[in-house]
Amino acid sequence: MATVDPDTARTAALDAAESLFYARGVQSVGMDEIRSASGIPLKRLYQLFPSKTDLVEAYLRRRDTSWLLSLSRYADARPDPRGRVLAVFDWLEGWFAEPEFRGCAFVNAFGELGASSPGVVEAVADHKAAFHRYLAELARQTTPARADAARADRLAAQLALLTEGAITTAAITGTSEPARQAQAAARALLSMP
Amino acid sequence: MATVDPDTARTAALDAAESLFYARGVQSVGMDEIRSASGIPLKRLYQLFPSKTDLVEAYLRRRDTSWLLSLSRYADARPDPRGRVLAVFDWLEGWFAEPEFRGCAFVNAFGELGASSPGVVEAVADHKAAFHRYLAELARQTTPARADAARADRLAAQLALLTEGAITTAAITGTSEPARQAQAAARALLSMP
DNA sequence: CGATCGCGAGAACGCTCGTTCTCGCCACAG
DNA sequence: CTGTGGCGAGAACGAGCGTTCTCGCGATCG
Repeated sequence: MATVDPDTARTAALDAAESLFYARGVQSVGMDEIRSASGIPLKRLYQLFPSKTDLVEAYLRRRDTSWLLSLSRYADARPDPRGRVLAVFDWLEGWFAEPEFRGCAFVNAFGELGASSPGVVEAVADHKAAFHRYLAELARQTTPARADAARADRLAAQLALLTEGAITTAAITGTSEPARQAQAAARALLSMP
Repeated sequence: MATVDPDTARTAALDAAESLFYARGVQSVGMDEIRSASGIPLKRLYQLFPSKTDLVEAYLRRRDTSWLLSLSRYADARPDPRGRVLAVFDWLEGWFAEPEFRGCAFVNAFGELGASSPGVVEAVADHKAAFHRYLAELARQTTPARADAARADRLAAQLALLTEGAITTAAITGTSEPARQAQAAARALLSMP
């Protein structure tokens, strides 16, 4: 019988992995540091995640769902469809202002590990696809004309580019201004037929 | 007297560093691999660049100027101001289609090395600032109203977000479609007053 | 009550990598 | 012709890291 139950240990390990990997990148954080930050012994870490790669992928998958959940909870609260789209950028602005903000965890992992680890590539692609689906759903509700899936998709793709660009630019410049600039652009795109 | 003159050696080293660092990331490429790819002995590499960090920064700085030069040569050839702005996205589309394309070298380096190396952070910030200045110059020429610097800057910031987002998205999805989507959005933004 | 199993703590192993050192060689100065 | 200084090739060193192994302890089961 373990000192703590497997679920608690798994959560503790992923918590430590998330803050360390996100803050400093994957390659510069050793398993030993995750052990000391989480309090989970190395042996147990390797029982839960057979290799560091598995831990990295689990970190990305968990972050995918929690990130999108946090965003959608915020945006879905707005009553009108247009407001829900614009709320995405309000949410971004708050995220950018957090002191731990360091850009998109998925883009960072992709740039760092690149084509060398297919599991990471897949997790990153899945995250971007899920985000795009969410934006398309929001876009579809804005005007009757965009109930047409293709039209909604076209807008969603443009909104996704603005979001992606805002995240990256905010990370590099260290300001949250890109969220407001992206929102202004989104407003312009929304007003187009 | 050296086997090859310092300039040639420096160029060979930077050529090797550029293709290897860009293709696989900074941390997974060792100095020994740069030696064998460039033919420059390790000792000479360390004379030219006292540490790997120096080589990384020199790689980013050289790529900054050549990237912007290539883009501006392409876009500046267009006769009308609006066409110059839209040409940026044509150029992106060609870049995305190259087999070696792997996203923005600066974003990748930033995500990988993060706050740990101030020189890299500075090089990345300088690159983004230079690109923004170039876009602002293009924007200023589009309409008389945007001769006003603040208005041109506002448009340039939005175009920069679209570009950044397109580069990242193209890298992850492996298609050059984001260039066309970004261009469509840019067209819409240009048509706004 | 004694044997056994699973656990935590951390040492150990094998590998990689940034950086430096050694050594033999060639070109040139005196 | 001989001494010297810089060069290339590559060994060497020291640190870090992913992963596994050892050991001692505490609980569990017959």
